[in-house]
Amino acid sequence: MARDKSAVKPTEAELTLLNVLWRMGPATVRQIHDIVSATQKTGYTTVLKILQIMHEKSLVIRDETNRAHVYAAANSEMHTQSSLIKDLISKAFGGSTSKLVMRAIDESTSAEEINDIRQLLNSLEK
Amino acid sequence: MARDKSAVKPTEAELTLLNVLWRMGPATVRQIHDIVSATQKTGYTTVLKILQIMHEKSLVIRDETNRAHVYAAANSEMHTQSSLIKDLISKAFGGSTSKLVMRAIDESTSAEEINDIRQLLNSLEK
DNA sequence: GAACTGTTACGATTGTATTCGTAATTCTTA
DNA sequence: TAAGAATTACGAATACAATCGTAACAGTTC
Repeated sequence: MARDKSAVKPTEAELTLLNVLWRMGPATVRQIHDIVSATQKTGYTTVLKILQIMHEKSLVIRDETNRAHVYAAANSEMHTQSSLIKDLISKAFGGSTSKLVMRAIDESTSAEEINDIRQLLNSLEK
Repeated sequence: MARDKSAVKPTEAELTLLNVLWRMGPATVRQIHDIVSATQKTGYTTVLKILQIMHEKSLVIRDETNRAHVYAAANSEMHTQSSLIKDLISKAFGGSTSKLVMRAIDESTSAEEINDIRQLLNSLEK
């Protein structure tokens, strides 16, 4: 049975490229490589290959109209984040969201972030 | 450079075994296999091998006093959860804990869990 | 249109994760 | 102590992730 689209979990390298696409919007391999290689040393064809694999997995879509194909994330950042976090909750937190949240918040969490979370809870009250 | 102990991220199969160890406490391969194989079909030597690899990685410690070695998690569940969640926050949430929490809480989160989280925030107030 | 540039396609290599069969070892017991 | 049972050790096979070199192709320019 083919794996369901929502069950496709991006690998680490794939997530790096998705982050670039979410930030920049649709982009060519060269544009993506320029961004990524500023941080990590990685070859152009490596980025290309990973994008091709992601295309096979339907993690990205691509526009082949022009010679330099234009890639874009197939799913929104929000959707992917939800999927990753649900996966972690089920595999490491016994399915408990509150346990995850409790573990996520620690001494290094800024007051500002805690305030953001509090406001989220308040908005859920209704 | 050898990888720092805290940087060792358990794989999926390893996390499955760690969950058993955290729940049962120190256990032999047979005991662990009995639990795991109740849920997923997996061979005895597969469990053994993974435990041996985890031992090399220092994810578990083992007592070789008796013939049947007794394995135990090297790190607490809490420590490992923190490490996994920090990893996810940095790789998929741009380092923002509040973004992760916001994404973690959704319509499927029970009122009880939301209450737990609220109490945690209140206790942080001090 | 020939040379040049930039791009995609392809395949090979390396490393890690996972699985499990078989051999070697240790303990028990008849 | 010999046979059997249970365990560990070892190594092989498979799969996937990641990397990159080279070939093939497309478009540009002289």
